Amino acid sequence: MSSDLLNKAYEPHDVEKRWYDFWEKEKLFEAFEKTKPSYSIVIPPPNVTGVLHMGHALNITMQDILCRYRRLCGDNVLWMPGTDHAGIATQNIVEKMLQSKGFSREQLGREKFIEAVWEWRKESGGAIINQLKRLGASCDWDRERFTMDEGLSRAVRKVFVQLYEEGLIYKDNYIINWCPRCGTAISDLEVEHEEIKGSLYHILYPFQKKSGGLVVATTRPETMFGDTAVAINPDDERYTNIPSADVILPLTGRHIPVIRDTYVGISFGTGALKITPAHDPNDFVIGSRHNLPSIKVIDDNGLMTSEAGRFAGMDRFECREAVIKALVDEGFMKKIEPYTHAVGHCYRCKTVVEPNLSKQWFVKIKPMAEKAISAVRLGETRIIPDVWTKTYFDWMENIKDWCISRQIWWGHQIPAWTCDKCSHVIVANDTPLKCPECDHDSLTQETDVLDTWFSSALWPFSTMGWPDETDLLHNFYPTSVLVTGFDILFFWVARMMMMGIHFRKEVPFKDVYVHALVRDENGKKMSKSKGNVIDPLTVIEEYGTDAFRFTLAAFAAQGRDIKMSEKRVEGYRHFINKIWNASRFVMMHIKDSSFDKIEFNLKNLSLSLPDRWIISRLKKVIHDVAVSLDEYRFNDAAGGLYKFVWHEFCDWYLEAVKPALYGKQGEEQLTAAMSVLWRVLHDTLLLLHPFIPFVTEELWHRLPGTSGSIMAASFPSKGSDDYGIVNDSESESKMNLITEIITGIRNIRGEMNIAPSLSLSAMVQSVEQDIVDTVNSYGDIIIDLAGLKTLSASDFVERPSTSATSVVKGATIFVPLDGVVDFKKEIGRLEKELNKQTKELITVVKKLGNDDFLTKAPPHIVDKVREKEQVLREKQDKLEKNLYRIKGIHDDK
RNA sequence: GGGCGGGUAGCUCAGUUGGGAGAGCAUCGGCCUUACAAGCCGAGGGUCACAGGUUCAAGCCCUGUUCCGCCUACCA
Repeated sequence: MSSDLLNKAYEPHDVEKRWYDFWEKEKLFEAFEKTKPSYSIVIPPPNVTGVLHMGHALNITMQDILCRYRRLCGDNVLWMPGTDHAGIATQNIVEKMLQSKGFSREQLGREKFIEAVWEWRKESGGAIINQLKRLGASCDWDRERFTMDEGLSRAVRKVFVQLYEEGLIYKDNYIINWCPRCGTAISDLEVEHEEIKGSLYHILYPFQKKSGGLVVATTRPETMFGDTAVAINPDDERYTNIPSADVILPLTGRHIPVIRDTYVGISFGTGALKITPAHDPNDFVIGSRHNLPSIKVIDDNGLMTSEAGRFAGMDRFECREAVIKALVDEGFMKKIEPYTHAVGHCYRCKTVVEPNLSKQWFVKIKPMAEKAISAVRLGETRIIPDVWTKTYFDWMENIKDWCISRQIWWGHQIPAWTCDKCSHVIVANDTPLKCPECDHDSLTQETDVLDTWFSSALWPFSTMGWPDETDLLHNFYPTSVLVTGFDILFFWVARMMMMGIHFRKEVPFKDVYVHALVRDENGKKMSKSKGNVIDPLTVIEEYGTDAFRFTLAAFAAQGRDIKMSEKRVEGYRHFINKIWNASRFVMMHIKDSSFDKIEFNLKNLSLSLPDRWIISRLKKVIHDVAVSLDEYRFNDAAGGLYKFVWHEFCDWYLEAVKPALYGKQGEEQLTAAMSVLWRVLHDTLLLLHPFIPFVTEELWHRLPGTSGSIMAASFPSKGSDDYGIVNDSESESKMNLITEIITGIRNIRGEMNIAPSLSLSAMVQSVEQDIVDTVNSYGDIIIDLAGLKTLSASDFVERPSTSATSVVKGATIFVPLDGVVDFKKEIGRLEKELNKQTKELITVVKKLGNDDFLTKAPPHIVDKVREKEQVLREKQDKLEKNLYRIKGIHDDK
């Protein structure tokens, strides 16, 4: 394509829009149903109500990196996108909308309300999908699914029916977590515990027949109207002689029995526990053990029921205050002590959850959990990083039945019907017409809907067409990896494991990669209330998607949270710009017109040292990136690329190759330089593409000799000797020598404040013939990059009377500085250097003086240390000599 | 209460079988050298939280202490 002169700085906005449209139009994200090898990922479906936040950005970026990488590797990639219907959240939004128009959902009626929700979904439910596209997400959008769409709803019904028939779903009266604001039951997982500084109230429950009584301790005095017993531990010696008669419930006069149960802690509080089976999970268990009645004193709106007598109708928290006052007034309150305890809150609306006795649907989860545990134990699914495996086991092993019914309207209505005549319950895929028991034709469907997580638990196979046996399913299930944050490990991952194994007889994913949370720059969780949220779209606007993505990848070290700040993104925008300019430079020298000079097989060229060095480094970075991505080490891959592009390719190779490119070394070297430049840039763009798709696509199209999208190209081969790309340790060590010498001379320049414009001379002295030869052969590079006018190298150098010195391994560099040298500064320089060397030398000598080290350490380590000692001694010797010499001259003057 | 992770340069963090303490940013000094000032060259800076132990050798392994963060939990 065109290699018109590029702009001096990279401008992301047009580029991003243009290429994303191009990719979609060319259907480059599409997965094919019957080709192999296949690689698949299902997206963690964002809530349809959601707006893009940092968590999504990280999650999507990682998946996109993997998918783009796999496509380049030649895999048939399916990245399945979609959204989640988010029952409670969506219903809340639409209800609020209706409220602003002045009516409630009850006024509208269920059917009309559902229509309104679908309407909302059509209008504004897809916002997040477009935001994912801004990130560059290469999902197969034609396959986008929604947990409430027809196919997935069919899957939900089938699963419900089958589990019911297998006895794994049941309906029962049980104490559940009730959110009075949302008006629905929620599962244990949806309750967030928060430490609250409250009080522990000691209340006297008088004996019925004699003076005194039992003092109970409670944090929730308002529940006392539901008390149906007081429990004490049978082993509690304080209570061995209490009367066997009842105690009197204060404020009501009701009599309740005293029971004995080992559950009660002797040392806690007063050792006497009030039992409220309808409003406390533990009390519920104790209550059923002792056949106690349950009395509901708080209704579904959080208001006191008529059982609370004169407190009926009060809000539960107002009631608490009123009850406290009454108990104090009437002398029953014996003590109030400050007490900090954990209180459950609804994870959606933060309302204090009310444990409430209620008839609900549950999944009997233990049998499924056991299989999900063993699948991980057997390695059928790997959890990465491994630390999460333990968390997974802990939770799975202590799992309790899952309350799946929700008293809301938006969601999958439970496919259960009750006969109006005989009360027979029918659970079926299709709406039954009459009762199979009594033939009655009036049936009422269960009004509850299912927990949203119930449908997302089926996501890996329901999105692929199940219950139909589709090609898609056969080709892409189980998926290759699930990429997700640990916050939904239990909500979602664990449940997908159970459902996948149960209904597909196969785990839903081979790997689970659990990534970190994105926090603000102070390590705090981003939240609207704290006001520390960074909006990804704002970041993208300002710095470009590529810079943002690269930042996320570079900071995504396993097992550690990411602290995000715009400052960091800015740093990586510079990197994107660096790539842009390096490419600009390459394309200044390789134009469409000169492209026929490029030789693809580098073996056919006469390569210079920097040529051989950079392709050896390229080989290494290709290997490293591939290995890192295979192991989900995104930060290593990004870091390795950063270092290679900036500090090897740009800092050294591009500078070293300039003379050849300017034709100063003849036609042969020009061809070699062009060919190597082209190869390195070509391969580097491919390596970078998964991380920064937009800029690489743009540059790819501008690079002569490419055709089509970079997405359709091939990842540089990891095999040996491709295009003559080989590991070349000899060139690497020679190049290291050259760069060390250059750095040495630059150091003299910098520390002595010698203007860059002043050309210097340098002499390299070494007794090693290799070194002398290398310096003589590649002196041009040193001359160029160190700003020299002359350079010589030999085994013996007549030391110039006034010169600065630099010592590298095996050689000494003299830079004559007649009239320029500042003796004091030079002495300071040398002393500083000598100091550093001596410190190192001391530790090494100490080691070698230790017999235990010599006899017990492995020989290759000992050799290494011996070699090091030699190098250090030699350097030290040279430095000392030069210091001595320059001090002499200085003293003469 | 139980569990997990972390404490390494001023800041943010790498450090993969124990064997020379690193990067980016920030700081300081010098440069508009024709790819890039969103740049180039150079420099300074760390008792690897603390105390023990294992080892020839510990940032890394073991024990304890301490601080921070998170998850989890049916002692009201």
